[in-house]
Amino acid sequence: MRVIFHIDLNAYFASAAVCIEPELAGKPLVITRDNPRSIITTASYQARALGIHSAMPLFQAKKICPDIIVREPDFKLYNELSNQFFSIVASYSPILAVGSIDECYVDVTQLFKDKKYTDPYELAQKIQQEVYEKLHLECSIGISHNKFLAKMASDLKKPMGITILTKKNIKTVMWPLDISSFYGIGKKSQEVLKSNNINTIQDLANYHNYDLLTSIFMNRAFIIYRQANGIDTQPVVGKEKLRSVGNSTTLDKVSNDHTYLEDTLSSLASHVSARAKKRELISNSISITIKYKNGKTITRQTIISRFTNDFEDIISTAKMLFDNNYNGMLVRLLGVSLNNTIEIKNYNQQLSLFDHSELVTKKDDVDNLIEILNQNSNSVKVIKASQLEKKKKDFIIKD
DNA sequence: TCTGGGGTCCTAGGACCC
DNA sequence: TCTGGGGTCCTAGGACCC
Repeated sequence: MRVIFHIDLNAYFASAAVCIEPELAGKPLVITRDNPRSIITTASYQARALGIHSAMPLFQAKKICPDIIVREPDFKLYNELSNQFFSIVASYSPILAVGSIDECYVDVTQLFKDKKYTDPYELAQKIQQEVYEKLHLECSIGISHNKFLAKMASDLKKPMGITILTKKNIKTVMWPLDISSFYGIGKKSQEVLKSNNINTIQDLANYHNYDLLTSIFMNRAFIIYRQANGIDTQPVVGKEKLRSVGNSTTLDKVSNDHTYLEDTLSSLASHVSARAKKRELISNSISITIKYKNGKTITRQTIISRFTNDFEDIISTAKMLFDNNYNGMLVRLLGVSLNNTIEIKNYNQQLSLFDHSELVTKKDDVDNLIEILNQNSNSVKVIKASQLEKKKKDFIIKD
């Protein structure tokens, strides 16, 4: 049997703010941009005690607590701290999967096989203490024999909780929970489940109408049914690199002013370009999002002829998409995104599949690299030898 | 004051190829 | 006259999570 921990940093953004401003400790604090339409990203536990929670509009929180402290998000800090957090956890076991910026799974089975530890609870306490001492961050740990139960467990006791879910205790600990606390079941699915009298996880676990579950969850129906019964075989594996890099913004004021909207697109494109460059990601798929005043949202995507993270490429494509699709109505939000991104260094690996030395001539390497790979827009695939010859030829003729 | 901004994954349907 | 069936790629939209 495996031993898997799910570790979750508590009120992470708020706690990180306290790390750099210790005088905020113990005070009601929320993280968000301080403007009228903001909604709260994270609330400190003192703020939560007043009834303030994430996703609550800031103005409501200010109604409850007029002198609530507001700090803007600082993703540079969050990334630094969370990398340190992951390093600490990984020093116990390398089988670690990052779940998001503030949570990870770690498979610690081997530590018990090797008799380095005998009690999972003690190990969890040790990790918790180390994270707290080194980073001044509190975390909750869920312990179980699979990822799903570990994740459900870490949610049960916060902050600084440790919760064990076993085959035996899920019936008394997890099954009574409302279906809304089931990881992976959101608002829409809940509505349908509840209208069919499935209100708790137990109801779901004991439900036998597979047709209904399939109509709600489609492919996931069997997985979710098994998870409700405590069964989950997913291995703890690291995630691939980022698949998309995007930025969006809610406009200060709804607008249909073409110049203003295009300026906003420019600023978004420049952010996206900078972030993609920093992470050394490129893509040939670019999309825009337009959310109109009436709430209607459209996304429009296109594939361009070169892999890029260059500002000019992104903005010209975004503007083209915008011009071709904008209906002239008032706009609330705009977004620009690079999709299906790949790492530049993987492009290099791809290149090594064939000898490209003859192709790299005058232009600098990166340009050539990108140019050559553009001949094969789906870089993940292994190119067949015959196609390769053809692509090579195409390129040489072009050059 | 009246719901942000970063993502992932999945599905349906159309175009296209052989 | 009439139009299979398998497969891939692409787009748009939506559910969900933090």
